[in-house]
Amino acid sequence: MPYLLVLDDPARPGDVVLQEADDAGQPGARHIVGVDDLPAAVARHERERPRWVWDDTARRYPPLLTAGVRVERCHDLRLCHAILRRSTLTAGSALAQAGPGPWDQPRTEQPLAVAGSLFDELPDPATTPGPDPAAELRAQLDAVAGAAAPGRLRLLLAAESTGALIAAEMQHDGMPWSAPTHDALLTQLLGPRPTGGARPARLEELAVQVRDALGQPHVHLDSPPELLRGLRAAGIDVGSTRTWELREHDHPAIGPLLAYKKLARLLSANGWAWMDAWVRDGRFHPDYVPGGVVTGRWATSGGGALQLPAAVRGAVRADPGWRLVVADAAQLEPRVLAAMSGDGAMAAAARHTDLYEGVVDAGIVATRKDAKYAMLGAIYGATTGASAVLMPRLTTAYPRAVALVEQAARAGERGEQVSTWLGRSSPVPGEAWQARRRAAATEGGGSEDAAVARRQGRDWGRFTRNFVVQGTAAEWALCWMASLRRRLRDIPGRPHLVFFLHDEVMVHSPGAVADEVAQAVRDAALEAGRLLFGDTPVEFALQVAVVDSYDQAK
DNA sequence: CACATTGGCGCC
DNA sequence: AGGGCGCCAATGTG
Repeated sequence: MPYLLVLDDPARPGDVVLQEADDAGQPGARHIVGVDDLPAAVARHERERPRWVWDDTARRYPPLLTAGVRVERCHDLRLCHAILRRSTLTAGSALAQAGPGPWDQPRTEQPLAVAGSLFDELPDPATTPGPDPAAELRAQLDAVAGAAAPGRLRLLLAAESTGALIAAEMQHDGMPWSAPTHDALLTQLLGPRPTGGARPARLEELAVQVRDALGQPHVHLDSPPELLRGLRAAGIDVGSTRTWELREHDHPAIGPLLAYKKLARLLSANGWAWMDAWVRDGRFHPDYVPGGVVTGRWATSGGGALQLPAAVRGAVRADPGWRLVVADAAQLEPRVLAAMSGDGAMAAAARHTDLYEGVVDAGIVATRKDAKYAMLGAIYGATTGASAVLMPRLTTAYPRAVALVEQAARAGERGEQVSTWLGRSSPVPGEAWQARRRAAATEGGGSEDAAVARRQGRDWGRFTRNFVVQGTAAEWALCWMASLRRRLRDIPGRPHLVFFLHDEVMVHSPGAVADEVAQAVRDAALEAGRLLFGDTPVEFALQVAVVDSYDQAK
């Protein structure tokens, strides 16, 4: 019984059908379960280690977690559908060729409501034909079986689905967050928490200094247009109120203004209001959105977990007797590029714990900074500045790696799709993009429209160039995290993942097993490299720290 | 009034 | 520099 589908029972709303299915998705035994008995039934079947198949992990899994039930494996039909619909590897499948359907809808907003609550006005599932998960599973398995590289797609779908489980588990468990420490940090930087709508004391002081220096007692610093007029009226010749532009001017208002902007940002993004909204019972519960970015990276839809500023990381504190194991992959994207392209010279540089130092040691560029700029320029598609100047050296030293990203860029400029290592493909450019390109091609190259078309072509080329690397790095990271999750289950004391950020993970671990967790993190990185790239010579170096609070890492 | 867009900036 | 995001306040639009 490889698959166990979780279906709403059309005959009895509120009941759930657990439908067994074989490798090809062909149905077997059915078990009908009342919604209240579902967690116990899932726990019972979990002993047989099925792959749970359901429409949407974000909807099905949270109630199970609340009931204390966890599952090892799942197949998230909605996430996998999105991958298979777009992948060029499955373009010939029935699934890809059908018109848009219910499985193309975005994630549902809320976890599954309890029966008989708010949603009585929704269409009755007994009378409206809903999406059929069993049929969808078969269509997905067919599409994979008929694909050019089924093994890669299977790994991608498993990693994506495990990511969805992890996202739900991390949201459920939360990240250990000390509200008192956070409050102390804010108080130190901004002054005590004001009551009512007042501005914190430090911010008010700075605002007064800025207005005095500008000679404008009433200018409103939070309005960019008004501030811009104020700056220009004071003789500061800026075109915008951007920090980097302000820094180029020497005027008594600039210092306090930069300080004001920094603190105002902290207050609005991660101040007391944020703490009230997102931290409860000593845990930060962000809303992760697996697959929320076209490249396969995760997004968040609340709490801003993907942009926790350095200034508040001290508030992330392990519970007494616990530690935080914080690990990030060093220069992940260049390493991924080296592995994808099979570039032996770049793989040699990657044997250095710091890949950029490896590039310097090989005599390609003079300094670590140059190596970093050149490498990021290759991956992002730099066209100007120091990065573009360094590109020829990189092309000579690492021809296969550079050729891979250049090919991705050229394909994008032609409007073609590109794909990650495991087979996630980029979107097709929009109709307006195509139309501009066709128009420019027919009217010749000299017109203004043709220039616009060329520029949009290069823009899309930069996107596809980055897509193949960023997307493959996201796949490596998902495999890393999935492998780590499995290893954590074998370590006593329930160490658990509490944070994930593109190339970084955090585990909340009992102090006694923290070193064991750190080793599991390293072993998982090795396994991720093997899962994706087989016996590649590229090493995926990690920085691992066992700390009491997040600001102590790095 | 609600909603969408923009400027600016945080993260990788 | 250059790719990918989300969030806030202010501002623009229906």
